[in-house]
Amino acid sequence: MGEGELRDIATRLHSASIRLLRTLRREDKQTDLSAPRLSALSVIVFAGPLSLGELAETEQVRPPTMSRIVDALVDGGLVTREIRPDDRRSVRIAATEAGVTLMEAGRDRRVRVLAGRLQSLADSEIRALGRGLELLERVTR
Amino acid sequence: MGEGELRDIATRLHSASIRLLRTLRREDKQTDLSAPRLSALSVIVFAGPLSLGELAETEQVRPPTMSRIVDALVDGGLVTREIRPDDRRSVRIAATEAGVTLMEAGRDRRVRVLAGRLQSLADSEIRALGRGLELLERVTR
DNA sequence: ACGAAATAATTAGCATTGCTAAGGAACGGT
DNA sequence: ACCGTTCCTTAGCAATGCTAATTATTTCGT
Repeated sequence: MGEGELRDIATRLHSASIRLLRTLRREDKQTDLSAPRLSALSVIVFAGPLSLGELAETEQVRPPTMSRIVDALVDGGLVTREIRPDDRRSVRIAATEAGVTLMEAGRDRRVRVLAGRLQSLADSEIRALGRGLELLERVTR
Repeated sequence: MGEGELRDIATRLHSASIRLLRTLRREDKQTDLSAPRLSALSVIVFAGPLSLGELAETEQVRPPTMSRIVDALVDGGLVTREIRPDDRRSVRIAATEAGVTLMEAGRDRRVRVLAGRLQSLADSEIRALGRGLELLERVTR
């Protein structure tokens, strides 16, 4: 496989992903959560419970920034923050039922829109996309 | 094709894209531009020249927000802003050479990292990924 | 056991980014 | 010439990003 072909695939995959998420992000306006809060909540629901440091690292922001975002999520009843008994410096952040529901509703809106787009593909094309997706999943995890 | 399979593909494609861009975004720290500025610059380079309203719409922010981001890019010499002669209410935003260079360097860093990941795939897998990508491109544009 | 160093989170203070409301300038139709 | 609309900017506020400093706790070395 030539060096250039790999770069070509990488470039196109990069911009297709940007376009895809840009499109789906429009659905988030129906949630009345800001983008940073929604993104943090989504990590807490999927990867949580976790510490503040882990959450900040995942979201690629500094701990003080995340600390205030968590404040807001706790205020909104979407998340709980507890001191860990085994290490009282650390904090355990977990989603509440309301948090899970809100986040899943948001993700479902996005997924529904995407699934709608995919309907224009033929069955064989869906299968081909599925095979490509398995490879993408292998590469991104 | 079953309803559920489409949803499954959509869900997985959604999260794979998020994971992918989250990973690649780490490379942006080497640029000393903030995320909103880098993203706006990238639109100006790729889709420009364009008006402020078009840019705000693309970036899904309000015009006042984008107006200030453009201020900063103009200050940094990455972008020019000119009144359109044919419609003097409107503004034509274009990248300077320095803007193009900066943005391409950033994108190349991201693409290089992604291409590196793809190297773990066999040639036949790269081709399968390429076929899936063509379908994704059709769906996202 | 004890003090020093390290670690986790928060608080304080600032720049940037997001918004809405309001204003100025230019265009378009009548 | 005027009125309404459109495009952008300015003003002012809340949220988000940062670094520096503080507090609380744990860990390490002696």
